Amino acid sequence: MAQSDTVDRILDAAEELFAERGFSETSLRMITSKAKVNLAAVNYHFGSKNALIHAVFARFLTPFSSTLETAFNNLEERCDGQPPTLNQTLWALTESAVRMPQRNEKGISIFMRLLGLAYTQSQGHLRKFLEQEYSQPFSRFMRLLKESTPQLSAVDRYWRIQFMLGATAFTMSSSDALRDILQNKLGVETTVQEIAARLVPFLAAGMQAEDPLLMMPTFGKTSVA
Amino acid sequence: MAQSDTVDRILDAAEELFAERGFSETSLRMITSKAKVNLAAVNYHFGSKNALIHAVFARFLTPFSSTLETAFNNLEERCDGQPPTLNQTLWALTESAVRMPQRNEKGISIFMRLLGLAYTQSQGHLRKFLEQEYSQPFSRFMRLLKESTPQLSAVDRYWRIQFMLGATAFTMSSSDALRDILQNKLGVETTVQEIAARLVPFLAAGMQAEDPLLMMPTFGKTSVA
DNA sequence: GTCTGTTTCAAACATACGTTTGATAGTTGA
DNA sequence: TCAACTATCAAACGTATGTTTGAAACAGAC
Repeated sequence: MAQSDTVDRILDAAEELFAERGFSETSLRMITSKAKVNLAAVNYHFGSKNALIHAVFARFLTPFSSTLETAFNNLEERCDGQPPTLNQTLWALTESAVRMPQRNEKGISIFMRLLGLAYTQSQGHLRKFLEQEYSQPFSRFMRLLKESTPQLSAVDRYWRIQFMLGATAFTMSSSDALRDILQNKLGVETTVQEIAARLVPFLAAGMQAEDPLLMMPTFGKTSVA
Repeated sequence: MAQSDTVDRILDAAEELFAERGFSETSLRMITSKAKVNLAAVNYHFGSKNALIHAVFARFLTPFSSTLETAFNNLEERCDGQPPTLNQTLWALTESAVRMPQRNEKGISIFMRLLGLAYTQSQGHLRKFLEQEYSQPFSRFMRLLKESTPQLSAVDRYWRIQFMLGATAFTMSSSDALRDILQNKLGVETTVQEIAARLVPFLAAGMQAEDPLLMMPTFGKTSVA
């Protein structure tokens, strides 16, 4: 056949293995044997392992960033010139992620875990790739966040955004494990949608906390300006 | 000399390289050449690379967990039978981390980044090692958190603790990079102490947010019980 | 000084990795 | 039917990894 499914089989296998083991810890031989294709197929179709990593991200990040764009458009339209509230901004992002068409039932957790890995694993080439390919929706989200939290100083906002990213990336990146633990400990089933529903108010409350430096106890030497 | 400093030189180099590159991405040859010792020294003194990773963690986790123990003792003494507040519990942990005696100026960020990596990189042996060596202070912190947030259901508390861990581990694991960015963008200097001072109120506010499931918009199909 | 145990060192080992090769099969368009 | 192109495959390549070896250097005790 003209357009073989080898490419997709490789992407599926790579996506899953990367998500559960990380990039350096996943070899091309694991990927190709899981995908039931020849070892050389990766280099033939993608060129290199790094290019395969990029392709895995591009496959879900490209549709996601356009979904996100329309979500942000809708939000700004609904707000009619007014800045959106923090909750609205966060929900726009969350719903876009949760609503993404998924290839299988594990789709959303893999998606999240890969995003978390992208931040965490210090793969220079990946960060560069993501920055130059997807900087636009990212900046737009940042701008919306800024409008949603006019009471924060730039420095406060900066750090709190990092805290939000951390809570999100970490939780989602290990959501499978965390769900299993909860299932065993308390016998509770949890969906990714539910995790998101718990995460957003947590983040919103954190973003809107009182002035951070007021409630700090004095350290040995207080180095706060 | 009877007790050579080779062991410490290896630990110093390994700690720094692990922190900035991750475990799989750091080879024994990088470590030994940075430490200026022979390649075989690692296997001679530690037995294996994994054992070296464990030793790196043990070197700062063991004193830290005893610092933590006294901090928790003090806290419970001060509270005199009453459960501590959430802010007190979080500060007890934070101050212990910040006050740890450090080998050098980079000590605290390396410490934090390694903790973040321990969570993030799915090194099975590491997780097992940490669980069986340091489960006690961890459980104690969890118990204090539980007493500090009696208003939360077990499930809510579970997820919010994960969110806290994520925000902390992620921020700390990339604190150097984040500080640099802030320095370049806004010309602001930041200490680790200051990051902690911003993080704690963020976490406390998130933990004490309103009932999460109330403010969720309806998804396509609402899967929340 | 010699013996004993410990530590260092250069070299090699076996294995795993990403990548390349060259032959073979399959498909397409004239 | 034949040529041109594309895709697959087994095999090999070069390199890097963690680990082991056996000899050399060093230490302290007698």
